[in-house]
This record gives sequence, C-alpha cells and structure tokens, in this order.
Amino acid sequence: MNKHILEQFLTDLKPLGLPLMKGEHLFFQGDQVENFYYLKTGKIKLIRNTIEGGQALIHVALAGESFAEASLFSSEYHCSAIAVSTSEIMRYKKSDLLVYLEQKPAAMKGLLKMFAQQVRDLRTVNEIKNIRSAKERVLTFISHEMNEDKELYLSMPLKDVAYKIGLTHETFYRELKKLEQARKLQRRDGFLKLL
Amino acid sequence: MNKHILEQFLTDLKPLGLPLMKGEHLFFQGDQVENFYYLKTGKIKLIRNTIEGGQALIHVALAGESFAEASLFSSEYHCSAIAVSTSEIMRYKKSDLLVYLEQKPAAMKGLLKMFAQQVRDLRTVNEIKNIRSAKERVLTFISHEMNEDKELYLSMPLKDVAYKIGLTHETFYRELKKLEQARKLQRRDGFLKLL
DNA sequence: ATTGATATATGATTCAAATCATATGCGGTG
DNA sequence: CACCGCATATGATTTGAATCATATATCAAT
Repeated sequence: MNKHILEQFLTDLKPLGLPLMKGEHLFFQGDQVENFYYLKTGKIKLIRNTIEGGQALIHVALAGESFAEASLFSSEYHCSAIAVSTSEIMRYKKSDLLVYLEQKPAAMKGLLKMFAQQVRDLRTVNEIKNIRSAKERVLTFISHEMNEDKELYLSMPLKDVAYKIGLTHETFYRELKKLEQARKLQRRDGFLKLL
Repeated sequence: MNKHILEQFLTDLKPLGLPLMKGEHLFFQGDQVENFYYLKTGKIKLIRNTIEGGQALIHVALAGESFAEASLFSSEYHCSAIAVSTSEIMRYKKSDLLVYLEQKPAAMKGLLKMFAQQVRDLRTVNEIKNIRSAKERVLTFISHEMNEDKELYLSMPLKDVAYKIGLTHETFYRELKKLEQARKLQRRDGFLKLL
C-alpha cells in the first residue's frame, strides 16, 4: 500500500538505483542526512544503539517501503540502516525531494497521509505492548494485522514479529503452539489464520 | 514546539472556540470525522476501547497540541477524546483545512514535519517498552525526555507516565523510590532530575 | 469545611514470561 | 556436498514485575 503512494508521487524525480549486499550499512546513526531512500526489493533493518551499548530493532523495512522518513526534517540519522538481505534501494537527493514536494501539493499530501498511517500503526503496537498476557498480546496483534479472511501473511521471521510486539521469540513460539493446539490458530508456510 | 508550528500555518483559517467541561467527550470512537481539533488550554485524554472491553490510554494531549492527527485522512475516529480537565478547543472544519493545506505548501510542510516528529517519538517509546528491566526502562525514558539540565517536567500524573512506558503504577512508584534512595534521581514538585 | 475521587505509596504474594540451555531444521554459500 | 549461520522449537529454572491489598495524600467540587 505504501508502495503505490510513494511510486505515484516520486515518478517525476529521477532516483538513483543502489544495490546493497546483505549486512551492508546504508547509513550510520549520526550520519548527515543527504538522501531519502526507498526500498525496492529486499529487507532493511533499522537499529539504534542504546545508551547501555545494546542495539534495538526500530523497524524492518520491507520491499516497497520508504524508511527513516522522519530524517527528512533532521540533519542527522538517529538510527543505522543495515541490509538484512541483498537489497535494491532507490535514492533521492533530500534537497531535491523537499523542493519537489513544495511544488506539488498532491505529492506532499500523499506523504502526509503515509505519515498519518505510520502514527496510527505505531500507536496500535504501543497499545498492544501494554497487554500483559502473552496470549492476549499475540491474539490482539493478529486481529489487528489480519485481512478479511482472518489471515495474516508474515512478511518477516517469527523472531522479528516477536520483537515487534515486545515478546521474546521463545515465548512467542510457545504461544503460537498453544493457540494452534487449542484450535484457535492455523499455521501454513508464511501464514497465520485465526479460527 | 508543536504549538508554534500549528499556530503558524493555521492563522489564516478561522477556527471556532469550543469550551469543554471535565469528563466531557469531544468525540467518540466510531464518530464521523468532520473536524480537526487543536487544544488551546487544558488536557485531553485519547482512549481506545479494546476488544476485551477494556480501555487503553493512547495519548494525553496537552495545551498547544493538536491530536488525533491521523483522523484527517480517515472517515471515522479510531479513539474517543475525553477532557481530563476543563479545556478550550479550537475547531477547524476538516474539509476547509484540507483545501487550505493544498493551497499552502509551507503549511503542509509544517504539518508533515510535525507528523515526522510524532513517528520518531512513538518509535522511541516503542523501543523503551522493549526494555525488560523496570529500572532501565525508567532511566531510559527519563534520559530521552529530560532537558539539557537533566530535568524532566512531568506534564501528567506519574500514573499516566507509568502507563506510557508500559509499567504498572505500583512498579513505577517503587522504581522511582529506589532510584531516589540510590541517589540517582531527585524529585521535587513536578520535576524529576537525573544525577 | 466536608466529601468524594484520584494519585501516591508500600507491603505480601504469585505467577507467567524471561532466561538459560540445547536441539533440529533450513536456506545460502564456497 | 558439506558447512555455516540463523530461525524455529522446546525443556528447565529463575526472577522480577504484576497482582492484590490497604493506607495516606492531594485535589476538586459542593
């Protein structure tokens, strides 16, 4: 969905294709923001170095997504971007993009809408993380993300889903199994289906 | 900070003043979105009715903030707004605002920037909620919110802060006390100061 | 001033998720 | 093919935050 919005209003600007090897850094936390990126194919992990020296997963950008959008208005990145798998990036010069948006209200409105969606999604995850029970947490997450057929396509490893909703992967695996055994959930390949 | 941005680009539109008594609803979850609101004075709580019948605090809007920004692009509210204290609201007709933004790129850019900041703030809270240790969670939160003097003005009750970072208020009180006793934190009136 | 509601505070106990450990499966790579 | 790294999976144990209970302080309203 983000894909269409972005492709729509970025067509007039000539982006630069940029291949990225697995494990390669696109930018580092603290780097000056000179470009705006759009992920064509692959997967990009955004991590932030915490005070205690740890690393926190902030977001996993998937094919068709832009990422680190907030950096459009800040001079330096507040997180690092690392390719989880071999990826293809579209690169736009930040200054060009800002000028372009200023001249094309429809484009800016599209971006605004995308940001609004982001805010809502983040609030949803935030709310989910306040649910104490792992079981309820998992069920609530699936309910929010599933389609009309009550199916959820997993665009990332279960491990990352666990992190996203604030559970350890061990607990997440166990809860999935329990739900499956209780006939409340069905699993096949990359899908979860609520019953 | 949000205050200045909004006041700047909403000046040309004539808003409608709207007094709100404590406990009064501004809108209900599911209502059609016809207006965009800006909180002049007071405090507004945004709550969402969860599936299990519970209520989740999504956000506490303070004086000078706009809220439920995401609703600008959706037909109905996904949360309810209730005045925590007697408040004064500025009301803009949604359709008017959208037209206005389309005609004034600078205004839209301002809004875009505000949304970007929202996204970053939400990601920060998200990250904080993944910290298991209550002590580290509290410390990390304060570190992120404090000013240059390492002081944090509490614009909401400790209870709400606890909820914001995903702790029960009991645990939060206890951790504050422990940090105080360990001389890592100082408390006076509505301030927390890291030592 | 009295009342009522809510925030703050703290103790005792429980329990469920984190942690630690270990094993298997699986996809990519030389 | 064989190896490696990582995801998935599951068991045993621990622990610390949630829960339950109760008390006091504070603030708002009448």
